[in-house]
Amino acid sequence: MDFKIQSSRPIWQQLTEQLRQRIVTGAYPPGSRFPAVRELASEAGVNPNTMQRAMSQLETDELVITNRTLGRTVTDKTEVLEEMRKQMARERTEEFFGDMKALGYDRAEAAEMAQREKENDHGD
Amino acid sequence: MDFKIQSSRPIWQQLTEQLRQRIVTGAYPPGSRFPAVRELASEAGVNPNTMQRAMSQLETDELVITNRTLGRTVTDKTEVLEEMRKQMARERTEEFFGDMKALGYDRAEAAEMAQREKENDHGD
DNA sequence: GTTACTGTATTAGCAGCTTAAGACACCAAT
DNA sequence: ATTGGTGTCTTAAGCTGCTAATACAGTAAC
Repeated sequence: MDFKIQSSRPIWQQLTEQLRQRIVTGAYPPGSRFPAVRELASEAGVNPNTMQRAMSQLETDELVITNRTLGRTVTDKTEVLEEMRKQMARERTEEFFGDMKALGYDRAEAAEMAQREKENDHGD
Repeated sequence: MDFKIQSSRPIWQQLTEQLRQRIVTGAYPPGSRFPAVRELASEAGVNPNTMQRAMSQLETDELVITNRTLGRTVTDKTEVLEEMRKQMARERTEEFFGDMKALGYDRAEAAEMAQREKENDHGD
C-alpha cells in the first residue's frame, strides 16, 4: 500500500492520517519496531523533515513511543488501537452525513444511499 | 448558512465546493441573479480576489453564466442542477467507502455502520 | 454626463509548506 | 575507538496561497 498524496493539502497532515490508519489496522503490529524517519521518507518520496513532522503527531495520539536514539515502537495497548479505529470510523461516518446534509440528504437518505451504492463494485 | 472555512485547505477551493452545494440545493434559485463578488467576499470574510477565484470555477461547471459587466446568473437548466447534485452525492458516498476501507471496513460493514449511526442525533 | 455597480487584472507583501544540506547527541555492534 | 543507525535541530531557498490596495472597462439609472 503506497502513500497517496494530493497537492491541495499539507503533505505532513496526509502522511499523519495514513500512518494512523496503518497502525490501527495492524499494518505495523502492536509492540513492533516502527520504521525510521529516513526510511519512510524515502518510501513516500518526501523530505525527511516532512516525514519527521508527520511522525511527531503520532506521539500525541499515543500510537507510538519514541526513544530518542533508539527509534520508535508501536504501542502495545491493543485496546487503545481498537478504540482509536472505531472512533476514526465514527468520525468518517459523521463527516459523510455532514457532507450529504449539505447536498440536501437527511441522515436516513444518506444511509439508504450507502446501502444502494455498496453493491456497485468500484474495485480499483 | 455561513461559510465554513478550515485552515488546512485552500480557501478558494472550499468556497467553490460550498457555492456548488448552495446552487444545486436551490439556495440560489435557478435563473436568479447570483450575488456579486464583493458581496459574497464580505459575507465569507475573505478577500475579493479569493472569492473571485472561487466563483470562476463555477463557470467551468456551467452552474452560472457570467456577463462581464452585468454580474452572474444561476443556470436555469434544472436537469443539469439535479444531475450534478446526484453526482456529487455519489462521489461523497464513494469517498466514504474509500475512507472506511482504509480503516479496515469493507463496503457492507461501512453501509451497516451508516445505518447504525444514523439514529444517533448529532443535531448541530 | 455622472454616479454606482458589475467582473477582471495587477502589484506588492506576508505566511506557511516543502525541499535541500547539513549538523548534533545518543546508543549498539564490531 | 570506530562505524552506523537512531531522533532532532538549524539554515536557506523556492513555491503557493492569501491579503491589501488599486485600477480599468462596461452597463444601468438618473
